[in-house]
Amino acid sequence: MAFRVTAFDVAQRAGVTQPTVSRALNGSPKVSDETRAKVLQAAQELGYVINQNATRLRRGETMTLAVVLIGRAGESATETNPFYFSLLGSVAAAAAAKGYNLLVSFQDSPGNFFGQYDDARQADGMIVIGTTQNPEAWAYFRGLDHPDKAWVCWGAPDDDLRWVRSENEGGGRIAARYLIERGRKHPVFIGARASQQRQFGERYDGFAEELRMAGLSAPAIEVDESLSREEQGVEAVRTLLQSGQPFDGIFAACDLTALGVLRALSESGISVPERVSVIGFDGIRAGNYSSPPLTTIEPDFEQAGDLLVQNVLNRISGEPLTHRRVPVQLVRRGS
Amino acid sequence: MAFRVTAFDVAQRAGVTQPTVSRALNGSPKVSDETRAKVLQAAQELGYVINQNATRLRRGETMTLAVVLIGRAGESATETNPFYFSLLGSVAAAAAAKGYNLLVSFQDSPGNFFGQYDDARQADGMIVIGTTQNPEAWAYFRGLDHPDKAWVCWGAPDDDLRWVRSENEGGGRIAARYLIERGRKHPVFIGARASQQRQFGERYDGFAEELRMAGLSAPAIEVDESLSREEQGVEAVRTLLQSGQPFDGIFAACDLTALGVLRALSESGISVPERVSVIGFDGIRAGNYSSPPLTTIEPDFEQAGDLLVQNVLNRISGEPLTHRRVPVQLVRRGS
DNA sequence: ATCAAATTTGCAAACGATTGTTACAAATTG
DNA sequence: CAATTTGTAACAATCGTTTGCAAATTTGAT
Repeated sequence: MAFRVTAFDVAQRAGVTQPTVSRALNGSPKVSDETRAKVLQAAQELGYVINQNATRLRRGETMTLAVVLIGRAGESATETNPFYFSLLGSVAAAAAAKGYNLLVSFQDSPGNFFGQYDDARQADGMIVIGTTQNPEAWAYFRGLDHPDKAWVCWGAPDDDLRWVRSENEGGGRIAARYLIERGRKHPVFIGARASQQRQFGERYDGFAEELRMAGLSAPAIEVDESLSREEQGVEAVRTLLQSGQPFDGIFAACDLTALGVLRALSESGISVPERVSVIGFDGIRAGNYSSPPLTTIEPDFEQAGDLLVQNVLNRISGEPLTHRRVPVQLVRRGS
Repeated sequence: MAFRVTAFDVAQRAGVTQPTVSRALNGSPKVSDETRAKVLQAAQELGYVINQNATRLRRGETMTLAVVLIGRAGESATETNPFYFSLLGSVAAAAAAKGYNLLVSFQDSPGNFFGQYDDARQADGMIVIGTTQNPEAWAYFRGLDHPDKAWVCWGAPDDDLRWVRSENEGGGRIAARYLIERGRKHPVFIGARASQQRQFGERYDGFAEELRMAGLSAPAIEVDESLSREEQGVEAVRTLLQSGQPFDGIFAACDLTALGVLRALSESGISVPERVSVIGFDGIRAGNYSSPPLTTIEPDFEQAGDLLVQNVLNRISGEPLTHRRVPVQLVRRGS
C-alpha cells in the first residue's frame, strides 16, 4: 500500500493544526485567507486526498445513492430489459450532477437491501428499479414505509409505494391518436394490463379513453406474465390470429413486446405498417434496428433520472416528494 | 435520523465488551461458543447492523470496486452501446459473488478517476470499461501504471494497458468459417480495423487468416470513426455498392455496425441472408429483433465479468493477472 | 493441590476526519 | 487607556469499528 498523506501531515507542513486543515479545505469562514493559502499549498505539495470513509463515519452521511435493479426471477443481469439500463444511465448522470456516488446492485429477490446499504451506512438513500412484477419483491418495500427510510422506486406495481413513473396515461392517448391518425379502425392493446404491472394498466386506460372518444372500442389481449416480454408479443399475435378478431393496429405495453409482435407479424406474412400499424412504449435502442423500425412512446430519460434522484434526496432531507411523472413523447419510426 | 444501534449497545446487552462483539460477529476463533451465542442473540434482538464506514476506516479497505464507463465524447449514458451494459451486468454479478460492492460512474473524459475513487478510499480497485477509442482518454491510464494502482480495463486500444478482452482472433476465424460454410466467395470486413480500436483489428486478423487458408481474400472497408457505430455500417454498405466491388458476405466489427449494415442492405433491396450473409460481433440483445435476426459472435458475458473482477482483485493483492481472454461462441440466427 | 499452557476476554489505542468550546490576540468602543 | 467585541486557531471529544497486548480464567498434567 502506498504511503498515505493525511490531513495531519498537511497540517504539519503548513504549521497549523489538523482541524484547521479541515476547515480550510472545507471552506469554513473562520479561517484567514493567509492560513487557507498555506494549507492549500501544503496539500497540493503533498498530494493530499481526503479519506472519504473518515468523513462519512464522522458525518454519518455517505453522499452515495444505492440503485438496486430487481430482475425478473432467474433472469441474469445481461437479460435485463434494456430500458432499465437507459434508466440506470440517466440516474447515474443525475446523481453525478448532484455530487452523489452510485452503488449499483442487481438482485432477483428483495433480500435485506436496507440492511446492506442503508442501515450499514453505505448509502444515504436507495433507488429501486423494478423490472419485475413479482408481488413478493415489492412486499418487502411495502413493509418498509418508515419515515426515516429514504427510497423511491420505478416500476412499482402499486400506488402505495414511493414511485416515479412515466406519464403512462398520456402516452396511451398518444398511441391511440397515432393509430387513429393512420386510419386504423380496429386497434388492439397487447400487454399484462390486469397484472401487477401498474404502469401497463395506466397505458391501457389512456389508450382506451382516447379511442372511446373517437368512437372506437379498445380490446386488449391479456398475456401470460411468465413468458418473456418478447414472447408475450409473439403469443398475443398468435392468439389474435386464431380468434379471427379483426385488427389493423397494435399498441404494445412495452417495446420488447412490440418487437415480439413485429416478428410474429412478419412470420405470419402480415406487413407492417401497410396492413397493421404497431406502436410500442419505452424507447429502447433495439427499436431503431427492427424491421420496420419501431414507432414508440419514449419517456424523457433525462427527466426520469432527475426525478428519481431528486425525490430520493427529498426523502433524505425530509421534504415531500416532488413531481413524479416523467413526460413522454411520440417517436415516429417505421411501424 | 433513526436511533442507531452500535456494537457497544450489543455489548451492553450481552454483558461483554464491545471488542468482543466485534470478534464474535467476525467469526474470530478466540471467542467461546457460549459468548458468541449471547452476542448473536443480543445483536438480533437489537437489530444491530454494522456501520461499514467505521470498518472501512479502520481496515483501510472498502470491499468496493469502481466501474467507470468511458463513453464516446458527447454521448449520453442512454446512448451507450448496449454491449457495455451487458458487461456491466456481468461485472456486477461477479463482484457480488466475491462480496464486493460496485460503484459506477459514466464519464466522457478521463478526469481524475483515481483521486475520486481510489485515492479517496472509496474503492479498492477500478474497472474501466472503455466504449471510446479516444486516445486521450486512455493516455490517462497509460500514465497510471503505478504498481499500487489496481485497475483493469475492457476495450483498451493498446496492448500496454491492463486489459481483458474477447478472443477476438478466434471470433474472427469463426465468422470466416460461417461465411465459407454458407458458400460465400466474396466476404468483406466492415469496421475501424486500423483505428485505435485494438479489438477490431484482432477480429479482422483472425477473419483474414482463416479466409486466406481457404484461398479467399479479405477486403476491408474502413469507416469514419466519428460516425456512430450504426452509421458506420450504413456508410460502409454505401461505399461498397458505389465501388461496384462484388460481395456476398459481411463480417461487421460489432453488432451495432452489423445492424446498420442490415438496414442499409434492406433499404437497397438486397435480401439477407439470400444474397448476402451478415455476421456481427458482441451478442447484443437488439440483434434478436432485427430483420432478419442477426447472426453474431457472442463473448461469454459471465466469464467476461469474472475475469475483469478476478484480475482487478489480483492487482489489489499484488498477484499477477490471470487469463485475460474471454471465449466467444457463434450464435446462429437468421442473417 | 500446584503450576504451566491454553483459552477467553478486557483494555486501550488506533483509523482520519469534523465540530463545539475555549483561549488568545487584535481591533473596536467609550 | 480600560473594557468589550471580534477574528482566528488550538484543544479535545467524537464517529463505530478493529486489533495488539495484557490480564484473567479455565484446562490439564503432574
